[in-house]
Amino acid sequence: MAKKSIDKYEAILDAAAKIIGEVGYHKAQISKIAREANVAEGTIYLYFKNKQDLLLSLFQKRYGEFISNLKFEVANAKTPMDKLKKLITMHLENSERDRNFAQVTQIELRQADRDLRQKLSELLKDYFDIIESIIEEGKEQGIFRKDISTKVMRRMIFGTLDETVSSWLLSSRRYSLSRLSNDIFELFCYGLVKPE
Amino acid sequence: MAKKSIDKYEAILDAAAKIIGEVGYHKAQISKIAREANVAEGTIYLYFKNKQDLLLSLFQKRYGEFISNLKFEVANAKTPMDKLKKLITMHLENSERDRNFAQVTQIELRQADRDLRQKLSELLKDYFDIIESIIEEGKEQGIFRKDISTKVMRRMIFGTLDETVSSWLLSSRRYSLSRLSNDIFELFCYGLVKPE
Amino acid sequence: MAKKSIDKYEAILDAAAKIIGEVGYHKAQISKIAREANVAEGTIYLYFKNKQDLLLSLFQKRYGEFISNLKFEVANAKTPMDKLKKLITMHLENSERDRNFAQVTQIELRQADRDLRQKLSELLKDYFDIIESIIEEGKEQGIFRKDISTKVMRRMIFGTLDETVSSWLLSSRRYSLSRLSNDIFELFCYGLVKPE
Amino acid sequence: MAKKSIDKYEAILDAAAKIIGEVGYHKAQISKIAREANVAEGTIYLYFKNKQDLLLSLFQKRYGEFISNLKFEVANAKTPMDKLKKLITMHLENSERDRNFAQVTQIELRQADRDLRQKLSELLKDYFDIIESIIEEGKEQGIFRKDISTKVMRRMIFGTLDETVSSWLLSSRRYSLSRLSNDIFELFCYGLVKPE
DNA sequence: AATGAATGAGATTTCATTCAT
DNA sequence: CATGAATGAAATCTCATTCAT
Repeated sequence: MAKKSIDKYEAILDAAAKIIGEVGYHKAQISKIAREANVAEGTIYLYFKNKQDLLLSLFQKRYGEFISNLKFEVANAKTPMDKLKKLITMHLENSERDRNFAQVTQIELRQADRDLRQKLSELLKDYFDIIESIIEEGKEQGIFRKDISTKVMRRMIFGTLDETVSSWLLSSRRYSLSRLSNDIFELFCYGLVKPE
Repeated sequence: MAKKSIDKYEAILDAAAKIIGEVGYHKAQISKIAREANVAEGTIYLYFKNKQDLLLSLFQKRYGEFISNLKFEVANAKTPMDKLKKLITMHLENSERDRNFAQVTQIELRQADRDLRQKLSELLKDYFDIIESIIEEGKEQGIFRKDISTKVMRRMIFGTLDETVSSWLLSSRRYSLSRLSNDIFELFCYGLVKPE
Repeated sequence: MAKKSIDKYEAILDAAAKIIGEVGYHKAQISKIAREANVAEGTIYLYFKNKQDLLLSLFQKRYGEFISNLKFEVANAKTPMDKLKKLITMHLENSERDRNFAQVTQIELRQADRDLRQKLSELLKDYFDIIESIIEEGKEQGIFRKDISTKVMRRMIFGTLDETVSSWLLSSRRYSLSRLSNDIFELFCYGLVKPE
Repeated sequence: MAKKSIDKYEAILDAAAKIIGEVGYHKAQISKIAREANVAEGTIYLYFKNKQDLLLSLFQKRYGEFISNLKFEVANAKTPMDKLKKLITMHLENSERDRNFAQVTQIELRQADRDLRQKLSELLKDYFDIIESIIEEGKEQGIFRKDISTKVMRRMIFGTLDETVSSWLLSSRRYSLSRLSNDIFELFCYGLVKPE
């Protein structure tokens, strides 16, 4: 086999997600990741520049896939309301399906050093863009209120989803995450106050 | 804590908040905190069991003060709406006033190891209780909708505030945080959808 | 003891000289030097910035002492011929007395990376200056020939002494080094050719 | 060596000389040498036992050629003085012509481990023999003085040439090396002292 | 013969924590 | 109570060498 095996690349990424999910980024030793991936330590450095690059690649790949699925589904939804609904559902379902991904995304990413966090937040920007474009579309169509800035709204949406997933992770996932979609959607659209 | 110089205890906590706020928990060396506090490294271990205990104490103290202020103000507010408004304002104002506090609370806490994070989330529980009791009161008084669980609502409120402060910190605090209170309050109460 | 012990500093330097003398710079592990000095590995980093700094300090100290002795003795010698004689003698005697020093100076220093070697050759410059000033003085007094450049002469003197010590070290020091002073002096002064 | 492609063998040696000349023995990675030689890393181990063997072979080949040329020229020169002159000239000219050779010979060889250096100095022995036989011949013919041992004389000759080349290399070769031959010859024959 | 992906021992350096003074 | 020098475990990354293809 002349080319570096794509299997090994995947194996290392999977192993990293697992170990980081279990013990956190800082405690995730390269040696453990290597063992988990059935690979020698040095091999990891054939595929990734260093530990940080491994984390970055992990996030990039997993988040990248999610974002592109999300884009597709959102584009296919008709109304801004449908799009928002879809986004909430996908965020929660994806987190529920891949626990390691959620763990890394929600919690461990924040362990990174200042500069890594900077790079990571650039990746998040794609997600933010999708959320904001839904909001803008809603505003244009006269469905969403225009008196509140799009950024504030986006932070509510992302912050709520993020916190919801974090809680679920810390609770050891004793309840169904995706079943919350409807309520959260309702809350986003109409707020806490009971309509008369 | 009762014996020993209370000044030193305070000095160390202040130094820790400063250093951690600057470089993050993992990069905050005990030696730097000691130098900042004008204390020998060993002295820190007379007041705190270890580095983790120092962070925990820091959080406990700062968050404790905040929580007790919050309780007081919330108790004094008349309606659930007023209480919610007060909570939002205080959360944002407090974060804006004490940058180190916000930094530690929002971002650095997540760097902690699994068990530390567990302990910290227990401290957060007090905050959650306040939020939830406001919601319950609102529900009882027929102001807030009852068809959505209190926990889901609480996660929206906390998650949104958390994300809002995080964004502000990462943006290098180039805008006024507390000025967002009204919009966030509006959003919480009435949601995204434009009333006709 | 409040101040870092000067004893430890010395002990580490001695240990480094010994270990480097035995196995060479690259194979001289910090851990071995630490064991030899009866010190923990970390302690070495309290006294020296890194391994390279340790070597540099070692050379600086030992060579510095030698140079200052040499300067003193050379200043006290009357004629350029006496000065040259003294220099030869001291070079050989010093190497003979402190085998580790010689080993490090003659052989191991050259192992250094490009930049370290640069720094080291700056230190050697002091030695070169002494040699060249003796030559210049001899030329001025009409004792040494003026038709050959001082640098060429200096290189002969240093190169010969250096090679002589290197040979002696590689021969496992089976003969007396300092006893060669006279012959070398003769050779420097009058050359290979038999006077008629 | 007889079998296998002699081209590859040469290519590897050339590449090794180039890389070692550039970055030194310790920093010369096998992977870089392989790339420079347009060969796979593993291939190097078909031709050489290990890295050390590669260096040894390199030296052997280059020095061997030089030595055999030297022998030829020295045999053709008439007097011991002519022979000495020739040797000086060839040493300097060869170093000047092949910078990599000089670099490896003068400086990088010293980076080798103890046992490698031992082997290398055995190779040098051939060179030493030539020098010493010139000296002996001179002594027999009554041209060179007999009161100084041949070894001491040889060390002066080799040491001076060695140091001269080293200086030139470290000076980034800003002057002509071979033009120094005459002065050095003069110095060897008649010494520093001005004849009256 | 040739390849180059894979290996894994090994070395430096950091830093929370201890303990003799 | 206070100090800060000393400790040493731990973790990343490198690179000569091997070996399956």
